[in-house]
Amino acid sequence: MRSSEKVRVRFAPSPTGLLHVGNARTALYNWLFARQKKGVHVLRIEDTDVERSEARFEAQILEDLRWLGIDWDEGPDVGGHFAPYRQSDRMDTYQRYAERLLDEGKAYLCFCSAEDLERERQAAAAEHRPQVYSGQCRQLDPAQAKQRRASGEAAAIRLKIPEHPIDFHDIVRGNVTFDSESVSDPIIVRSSGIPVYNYVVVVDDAEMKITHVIRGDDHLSNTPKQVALYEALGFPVPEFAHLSTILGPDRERLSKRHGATSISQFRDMGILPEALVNYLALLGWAPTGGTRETFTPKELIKEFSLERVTPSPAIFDFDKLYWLNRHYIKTADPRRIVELSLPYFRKAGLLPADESAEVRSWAEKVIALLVPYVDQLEQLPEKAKFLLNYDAEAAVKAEDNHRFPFRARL
RNA sequence: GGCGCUAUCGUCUAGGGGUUAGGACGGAAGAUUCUCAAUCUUCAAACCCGGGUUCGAUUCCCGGUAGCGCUACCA
Repeated sequence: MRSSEKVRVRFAPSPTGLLHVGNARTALYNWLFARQKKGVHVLRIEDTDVERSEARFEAQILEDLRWLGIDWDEGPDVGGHFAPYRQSDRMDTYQRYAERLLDEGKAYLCFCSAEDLERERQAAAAEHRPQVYSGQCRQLDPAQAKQRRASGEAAAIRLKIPEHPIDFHDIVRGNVTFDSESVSDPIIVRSSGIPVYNYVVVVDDAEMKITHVIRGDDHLSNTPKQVALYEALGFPVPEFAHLSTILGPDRERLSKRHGATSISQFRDMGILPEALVNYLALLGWAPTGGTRETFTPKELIKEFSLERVTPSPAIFDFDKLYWLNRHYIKTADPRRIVELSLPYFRKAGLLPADESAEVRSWAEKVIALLVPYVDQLEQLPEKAKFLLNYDAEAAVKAEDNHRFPFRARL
């Protein structure tokens, strides 16, 4: 239906922490799709959570994306036609649309207190009904409601969810339908005047003319609310593609306790970006035939397709990532590997303070020798110790090591 | 509790109404005139359960079960 339009996708991280591999995969799929379709990749910062958002996280996320080789055509640092690209800078836009919805009768003021709502929820739970808002304040006369708000009464703004079922198309999962009874009238602007995520994301995606919303499947259940919002706002509904969750070995959402989860951690371990990109691409997507394992970014751009993305959740397999990393370490330009490895040697105190040309060339030889035996660059110094601390006399004296003294201690 | 999503070797997956159900990681065994985590070869390893449709279901449909997600004036 909108196939003639130029593809516009966005990656929208919230700067509340480091870039997680799951989000990195979402960014990668967005980027691959945009580049393949010769579309536009937008980076937008979702910093409506004022408490937890930090500028240093935003900077780190940008750096990590660049390290992975993912770039963007519009974003907070490069600007673009739809600037600004930070939600905290777009508040007046959200306000404007909310008032319009109110004036058009598509949204209403809600004066219910937190206690009222809690009571409703408990009653619903007791009767095994969906826990949705009763819609009490829908009945209020809009003019009177506005007056109450003007006189200082705290009011949130809620969207009216239509009475009919809401369905939408998802490229990964097909058609998804929700009964309107199970979808609550969502609050779009808090009584404090600060808009809610599910609302601003729609305003931004619509204003920025996003054609394909590619994101984690934790947003799937929120999508009917968003579809209703697009319709109320009079914007076309985009295509959706909800990516499955990345799990740890215990089938729980992948988190710190499973080991490394952030992109910078993998970089610090000595994982090559091309290995991580290759691994992440294969986690939830497979090429036709499904037998090929290694892809350069260029090849991924050519081969990737959202239609072939698997809907089922995937467990993150560190071993396979390490295997791919070893593959790329071995095939990379040796000079680059040396460059990337030297810091680990310095950190381990294995290099003299004055790195003479001689020391360097020796280090290069050591690294070249050991590279096939590690799957993270970080492991190199440990492997090198037996060589660098080699004691020729002791080796000669050792009876069991008389033939191949150093290899025996590998 | 309600709603939604998901279900092929241990893991990532290919495949698809009739197949020896393919590949990869990991595992095991062997080779590489010693060790060996590199390399090569070989092997083991899977269609969640129950109905239905069909001449025939792992594949299509329904139900169950399990896992995950959403159910906030979080994102």
